[in-house]
Amino acid sequence: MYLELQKRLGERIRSILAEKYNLQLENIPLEIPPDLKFGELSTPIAFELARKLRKAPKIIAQELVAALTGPDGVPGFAGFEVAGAGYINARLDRVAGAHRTAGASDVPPASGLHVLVEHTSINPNKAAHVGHLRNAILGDTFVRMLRAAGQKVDVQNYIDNTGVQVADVVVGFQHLEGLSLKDVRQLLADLQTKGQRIDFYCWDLYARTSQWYEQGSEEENAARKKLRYATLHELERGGNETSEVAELISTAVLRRHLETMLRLDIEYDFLPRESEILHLKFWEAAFEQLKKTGVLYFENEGKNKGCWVMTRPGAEVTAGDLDEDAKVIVRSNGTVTYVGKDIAYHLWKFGLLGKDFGYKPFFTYPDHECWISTEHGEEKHPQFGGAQAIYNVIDARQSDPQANVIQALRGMGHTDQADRYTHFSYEMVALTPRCAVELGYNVSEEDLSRPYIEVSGRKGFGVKADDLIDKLIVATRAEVDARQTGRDETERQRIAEQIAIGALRYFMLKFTRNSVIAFDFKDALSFEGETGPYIQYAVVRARNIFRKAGTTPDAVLAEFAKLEGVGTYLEGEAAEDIWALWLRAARRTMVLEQSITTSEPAYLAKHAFQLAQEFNNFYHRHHILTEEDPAKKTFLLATAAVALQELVLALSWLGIESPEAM
RNA sequence: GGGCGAGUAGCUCAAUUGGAUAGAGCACCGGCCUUCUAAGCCGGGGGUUUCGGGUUCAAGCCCCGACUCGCCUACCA
Repeated sequence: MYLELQKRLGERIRSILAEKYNLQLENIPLEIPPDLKFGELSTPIAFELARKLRKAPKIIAQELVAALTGPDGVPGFAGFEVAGAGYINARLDRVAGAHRTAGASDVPPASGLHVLVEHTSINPNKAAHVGHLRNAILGDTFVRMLRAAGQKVDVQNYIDNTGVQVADVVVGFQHLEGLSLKDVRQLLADLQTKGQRIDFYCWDLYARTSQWYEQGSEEENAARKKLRYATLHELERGGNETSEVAELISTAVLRRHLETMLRLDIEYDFLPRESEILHLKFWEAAFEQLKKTGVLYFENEGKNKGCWVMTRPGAEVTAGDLDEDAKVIVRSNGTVTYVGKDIAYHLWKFGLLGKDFGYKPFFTYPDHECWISTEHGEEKHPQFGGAQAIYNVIDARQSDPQANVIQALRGMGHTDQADRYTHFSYEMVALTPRCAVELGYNVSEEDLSRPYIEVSGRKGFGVKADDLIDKLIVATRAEVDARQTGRDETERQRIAEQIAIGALRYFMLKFTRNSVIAFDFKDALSFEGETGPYIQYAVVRARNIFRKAGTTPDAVLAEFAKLEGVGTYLEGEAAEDIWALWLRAARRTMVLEQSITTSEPAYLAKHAFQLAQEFNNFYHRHHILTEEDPAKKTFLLATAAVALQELVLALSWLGIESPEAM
């Protein structure tokens, strides 16, 4: 409702400005005033025009208000006034607004583009940790938001199965543990029967291997490093025992990652793997294009002599001068860097490479299949790639390489694609020193004085995702057991899981993207105040009202549509808090649009929380079931119905379920 | 050295991207369960938005300078 009225008012002011002052303005700033006493929408446009029109803001505002209040006014608005030194405040027709909010919803703002979102992308050599959770939850929430806005979205999870990280655990299996391919296969089967997690196993082995590289004498360490790179090259080449071990391990760990994410209701459509990017020669195709377009050039001198390099974004280089700072894409030994492979992959994403993956089914969800890349795939498969817009959910530390890929696309003349390439960047999740100590890690004196400590998979330092989820469920289960004595075991467990996931997802979403999360169990395990459970609790309370009243939100809203004299409940001093709740609910599409254009799910999370807050306030102030005036009771029920609807919807966009009870 | 981000209440974070009286949660103090569930509600204290200049009708936000912190910046991947 709000968004529609905002657009309508903007249009109207624009046309008045064109007519009256012959001014063409792109955007009319319209905002929601800090207090309802200033109306429901306002604009400071008069201040902006004061200089241009050489008139006092107040005069301009008065003229605009006169034009707006004209013979027919503006549909949906009750009036306009000048306030302060020149604000124009608009007041809504509350009755019409309420009916609009209770009835049909706004048309979501879809761009109609085919969008590809990539998130999670955990190296398949260890368990997922809290940092990966932030990535996946941000990405999944953004996908839900895009889909809610009517967008067609493919979800990808990129798997670097031939990188040095996987090589390191393979070194661990083969050389630290002395396991053969057969042994590894047996180990996987044993873990399976014992119900143990292979990703947890690898977590420790990876940390041990990383240490091992530095533990020996100088000669030993050199030999170990050599072993590391020999292993890496075997992986890249493929078709040998070492690469088979890697394939086994990385696939098993990947499955575990998908299972972990499924606990949070996070699903994927396609898993492109680096092994196919290598074996299907994506890079070779990209290399030709990069040379042809002059994005890459061969360096004949300086420290990068013998390499194919690329000018960095924003670098000012005069032609012919030596650019020592250039980014190396192909090393002097002929091997390609990670950025090079990434450029090839992104050309594929936009359908510009002229090559495609093979596809085979990999993981089955209740309502769809997740596919994985392979060299020779199935004949019949869905289409991936060839997107018009992409979002890469990758932490802020990778903004440099991401900028390089965009720069390459731009340099190749794919400017539209470069413009629709969004690095959905976010800050890392770190641990508070207290949390690190709590987990039993050795924390240096220096680290103890810092506000947070970066997690490190290499050191095995961090909080594993499954451990955190387990811990959350234990905590919520204790609460549910105490409160829901009448419910059976399975039901209580189900509710506990819903609340635990709600707490976790909200926790990861309530921070804006560029704030570092200093993780602490105390905060993450909190279910009070600004948390997911707080919002879920508001939903449960609203549902209880309808259950006890023996009616449904839909029935109430149908009755409300016919109700006369709604104005008496919406106008006046006493009605302000109720009207504020209706207005908050009416902001849904506005918030969705804002969250999408800014790539900031935190806005939506905040919105859901504020809505819950206002509902709780309303809940305490107005006792519905004991209301004696039937018309007022219908109105109050309708208020609860609207709040309930909006809360459930907003939560679903955040990937948070609304429990039946808690 | 260069690039990016950050510095706001005791703590953790917001602030509709330049708008009206800088807001939430936690913590602390005080009230409210015979009511539609207290995972809740109400009230209270707590701020020179790191510092110094500038731009303008208007600055937490933009510009300049200083200070502090984090990340990135290899022919490793």
